[in-house]
Amino acid sequence: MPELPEVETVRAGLQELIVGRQVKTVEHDWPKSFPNTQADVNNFLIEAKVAAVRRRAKVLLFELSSDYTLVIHLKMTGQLVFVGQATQAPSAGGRVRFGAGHPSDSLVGQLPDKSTRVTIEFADGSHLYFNDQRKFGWVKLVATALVGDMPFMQKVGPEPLEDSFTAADFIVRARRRKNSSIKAVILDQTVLAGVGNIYADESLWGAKIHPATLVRYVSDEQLSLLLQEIKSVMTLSIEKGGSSSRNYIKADGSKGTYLDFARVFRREGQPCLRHPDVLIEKIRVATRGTHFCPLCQPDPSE
DNA sequence: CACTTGACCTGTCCGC
DNA sequence: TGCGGACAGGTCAAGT
Repeated sequence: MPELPEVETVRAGLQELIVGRQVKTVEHDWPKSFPNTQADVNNFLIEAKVAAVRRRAKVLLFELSSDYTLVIHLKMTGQLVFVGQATQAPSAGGRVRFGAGHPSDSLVGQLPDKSTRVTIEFADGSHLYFNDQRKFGWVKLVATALVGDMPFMQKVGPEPLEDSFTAADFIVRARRRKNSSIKAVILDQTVLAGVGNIYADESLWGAKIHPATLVRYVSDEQLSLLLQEIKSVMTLSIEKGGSSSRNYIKADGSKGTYLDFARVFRREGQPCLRHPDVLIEKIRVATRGTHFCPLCQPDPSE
């Protein structure tokens, strides 16, 4: 899915677009994408207003005036796209259609489409579409007071961009995994929140660590550097609006540009940015496609 | 426990 | 052109 920077980009966009809007109707066609009963929808979603749009790890939280929260996980191919009028109507008047004139206009213009799982219509006539080609993602209506009791929320690790999450904390948490590759460790959401396949590869290149290195052979100094890389790569990606390569798009339907700045991800066969005469390779680590430079990230087993 | 594998789904790409 | 298999940004359940 979208990883932390993509989810944060969607959160920031929706914060501007849907806070204060009142839900009028909800349609959903795939029960696993929205498992609540119609009674729950009628009692706690219809006519509720969006009070805030928050994020924890890769999960979005729409806090509602009903004291319920829409908890949303985009997984691999989920999108949330708003189509409608901006909250602050332009003084010049006229309808603002997000995505209009943008390269993604054709996509936004066709919604809903066959990947649309949930459609929320607001009282002002605007719409929020939850699209999900692979149907792994979900939207759940949960009492706000009980969101923290959800199993994922109970076990997920610290937010990497919080200053309170220190290298010392990271080292302790990472070393709970004795016999895993460093890539598997940083993909483990209970160690820290938000790292997925793109930013795992990007940060390991930044820290010059081979992804298959067992964590017990990674020094404290290297782990400390790796956390710095995770933070800097994610911060840069949020500035760029995330990584759009297949399905991910921002809340207004436009694309993020981080992949234009990626150092290794999907760059196999292209030169390493540190060693123009060495080509990035792609292997499989922790069951995931993995990109690295064989010179600056040497395999410790060789 | 810690770790690995399969499952959940659809679509696309690549080789025969 | 068709078909089969591998693969795609994530997580959970079940297995060893």
